[in-house]
Amino acid sequence: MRPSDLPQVRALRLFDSMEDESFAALMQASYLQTFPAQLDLIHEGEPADFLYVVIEGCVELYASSNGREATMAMVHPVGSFILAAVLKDVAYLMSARTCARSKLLLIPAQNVRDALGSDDGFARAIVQELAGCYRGVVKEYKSLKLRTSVEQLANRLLRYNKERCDAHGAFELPYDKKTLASLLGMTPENLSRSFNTLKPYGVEVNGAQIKLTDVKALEALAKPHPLIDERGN
Amino acid sequence: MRPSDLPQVRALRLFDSMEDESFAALMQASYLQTFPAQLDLIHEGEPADFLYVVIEGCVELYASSNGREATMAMVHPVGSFILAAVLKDVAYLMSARTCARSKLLLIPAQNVRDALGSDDGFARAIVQELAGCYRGVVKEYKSLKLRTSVEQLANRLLRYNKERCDAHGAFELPYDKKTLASLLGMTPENLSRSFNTLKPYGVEVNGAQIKLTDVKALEALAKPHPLIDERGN
DNA sequence: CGACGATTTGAATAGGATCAATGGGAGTGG
DNA sequence: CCACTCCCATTGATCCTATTCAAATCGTCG
Repeated sequence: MRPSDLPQVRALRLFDSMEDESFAALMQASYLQTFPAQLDLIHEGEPADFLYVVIEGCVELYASSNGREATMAMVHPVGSFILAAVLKDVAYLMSARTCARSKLLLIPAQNVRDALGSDDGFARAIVQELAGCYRGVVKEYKSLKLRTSVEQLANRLLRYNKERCDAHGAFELPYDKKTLASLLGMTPENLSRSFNTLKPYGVEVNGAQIKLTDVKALEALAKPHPLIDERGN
Repeated sequence: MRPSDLPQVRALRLFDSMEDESFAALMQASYLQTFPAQLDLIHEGEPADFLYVVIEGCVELYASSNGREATMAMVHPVGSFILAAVLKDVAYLMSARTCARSKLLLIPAQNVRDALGSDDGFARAIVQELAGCYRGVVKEYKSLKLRTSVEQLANRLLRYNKERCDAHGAFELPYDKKTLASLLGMTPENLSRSFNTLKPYGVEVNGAQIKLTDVKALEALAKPHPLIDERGN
């Protein structure tokens, strides 16, 4: 990787408490590479050769079984994926593809494990990252088990509205509706119908542009819960 | 806790690579305690005061939202729960209750975090445990998203059959059917119907006693997948 | 302009949930 | 030892949600 890329990587939470020496060793073995959209990166069942870090762009994690496919998560900058498989030196549980042109950092798995053993600051950061990933999945799992499709969509819209709301009080869906549907555990047709169901609650849809004109009403329906919907912690 | 309990705790994977000194410090602050069945241990949203380790018995992790409740996981000896919340020093995402008389080890959260920083062997064990928990949830999440109720039940029965099959080629359900239903993401009524659906595939049910008389046929229906159904790794 | 993919809409179906009622032990008290 | 009770499990009937299949529409890109 190019020396000019180092500072931005160094600043990532995963690496900022690392010792200079071990960071240098890790980076010397790594690749910072830009991939086009819709490129398959890894496939479930393969041995975990690299730890991936999304620097720019977006990566979709998905899983398949028996002819069906489901989106498991979307990874944005700055997030890692398949950390657990790398640490345990076992096969990936999920597949990954880029959903946009993306700059990714690929760190050889063995080097990650070496650094984990030799650098306490890195070990602590790994633990925090892993614990964060774990809690993220638990939240998704809770949401899927405890909510109907419409409730899931409503809560997701409220979340995006908080995170992305622009000057006009509107926001743009971060993924196409097909992907969003899969992420929420429903079919595209059903997502479309769910949007219609939410129209009386002040959800205005124009393509990917969404405007919430009655957040109170939508919240009354969605009943957002901090232990499911709040990111971080 | 009693000195006589120490060896069995020391033998747990989570502690066996720990230094004597830090293990002693951790245990000196901990409690090994037996709880009756059906006792509420923790509730989601509470701050993470203790790390729990199940030594004997069984603990149900569940979550609630908006009047609904769902079983998230069952923890058996020797497994920990709510490790991530302890490490991040944030609120529990799940509630826990004993489902049988259970012997639990309670380790104060602050001591766990201290030991994590001061004992490399413990840090490595924590990382492995956490990574294992993470992959466990991902598998459950995959199963829920990719399979119908009947398929989930079929795969679960195949798993129990491998793990618990006795001399007569039968096994006993590890939990009552109500709990099993919630764990599989369905209602008790639906579980009952799913068992009926599986009768033509050689699933004989007598109360909690299950006998699989045609594993091939059941596997053909269930299509078990190592990246979902195999425990460990 | 034409083609393709994404989205929406409609109709029919299937899968699961809910409500209600019945059977079946396990435990309790007589 | 036997009734009684309670809770779990099963069954039936109905309702609701979501999936599937089909077709129309929209928008974008050559």
